[in-house]
Amino acid sequence: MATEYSEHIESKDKQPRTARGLKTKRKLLDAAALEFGEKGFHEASITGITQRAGTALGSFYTYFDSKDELFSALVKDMSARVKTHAAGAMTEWQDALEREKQALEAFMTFAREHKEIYRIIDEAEFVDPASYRSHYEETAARIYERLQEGSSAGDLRGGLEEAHAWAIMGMNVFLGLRYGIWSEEKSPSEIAELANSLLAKGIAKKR
Amino acid sequence: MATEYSEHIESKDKQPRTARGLKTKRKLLDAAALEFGEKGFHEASITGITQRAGTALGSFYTYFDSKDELFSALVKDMSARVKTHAAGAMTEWQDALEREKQALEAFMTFAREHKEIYRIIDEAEFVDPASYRSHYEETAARIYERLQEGSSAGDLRGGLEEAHAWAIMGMNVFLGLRYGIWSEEKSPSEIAELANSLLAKGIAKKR
DNA sequence: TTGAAAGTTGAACCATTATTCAACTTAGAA
DNA sequence: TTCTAAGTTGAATAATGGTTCAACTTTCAA
Repeated sequence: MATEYSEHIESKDKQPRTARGLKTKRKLLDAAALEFGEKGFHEASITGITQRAGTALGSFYTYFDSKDELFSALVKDMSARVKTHAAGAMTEWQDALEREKQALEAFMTFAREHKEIYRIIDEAEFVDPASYRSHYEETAARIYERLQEGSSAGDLRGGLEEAHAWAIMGMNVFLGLRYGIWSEEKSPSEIAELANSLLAKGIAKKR
Repeated sequence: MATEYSEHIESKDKQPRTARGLKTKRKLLDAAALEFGEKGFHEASITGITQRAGTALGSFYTYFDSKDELFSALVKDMSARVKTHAAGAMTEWQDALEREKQALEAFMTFAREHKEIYRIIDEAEFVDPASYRSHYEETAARIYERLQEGSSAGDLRGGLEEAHAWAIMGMNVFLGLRYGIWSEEKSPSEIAELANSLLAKGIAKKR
């Protein structure tokens, strides 16, 4: 779970100015992702984070203003990484349905490798509601765009709305939780395949 | 949002023994649902609950062992009520698809009337993980049963698995959040209709 | 009517933990 | 090498809020 943290995680005037400082901040960030992921926001403690990071308690405040600020930064970072990871995976697709399948498979793989995303993003509903909402609204918007492209390209039927995007997102999130986090009894590609056939042709019996 | 709290909410030896006691406990329970729904578990305070209920701080502990125990009871109660409400709504259906449509519509209506369910059940992921998991596992199991019945009856295609139930549940939960809690720009029946057509025939273009 | 059980009250207790800070150490430019 | 800025340290601070409890009031069965 090595990590690249992007710029939005930096707070105004707390940037490290030396190599040593940079290294310490990185350690704190990685430790925080683990601590929050394992215990959740409230159970997690700054002490726990600094212990994991192997630094003194006070060092935390050299780089972050507060526990909330750090959590918030982590949420935005997670959200961005999910997005990036999925985008990177949707290459080489024949049609819009194939693309959705790749998106789900990539998401599930990512979730398995970063089991902390669910706890962190889910808990944002309570700790940083604005980020929580943005995360899902933006994700739905991206799916909706793909649906529209799919309709134009003639792969998908017309009349698809924003709500269809939300339905697909919900499917993906719950499948990720059940078969990515809670158990790995089925592979991402199996689940993606199965969800994709539901998406393509539904579950009604042909008559 | 008047409420009937079921038995599992009672703790061992803290049952009220008089009419007055019963009334006080009821006030506390209703106040707690509001307080937790509005603020979430950690922001909610016993003081806040007793103030809403119009009782003294100490009275809380006449009926509950702890904040956690109360929350846990509330989660189980919410879960049971969602289940009951949905079950009550699935009458008069022609086929399995129609039944799923009614289930979603009922769920969305219920969510609008009890906007606290999302906050309470979602936060159970952190406060009472076992109940959180049970809630979704049991819900999925009920959906899966209906799918199997639908297959047997010839309404639905074969080969439907537990994962299909999870996909449907995810759809429902996210549609409920977006169009039940966050905004009411579309009616439950519109959303249910739209989701149902996705479920029935998918979104691929016929060729 | 009466007394014991049930219920009410809110101040006090206490544990937890985020945050501060002043003394100390290290890095690295000059 | 030297000196200042950057970084480190962890004990002390402070605020919060869950929980306890002993005094008080109400209920209701006998």
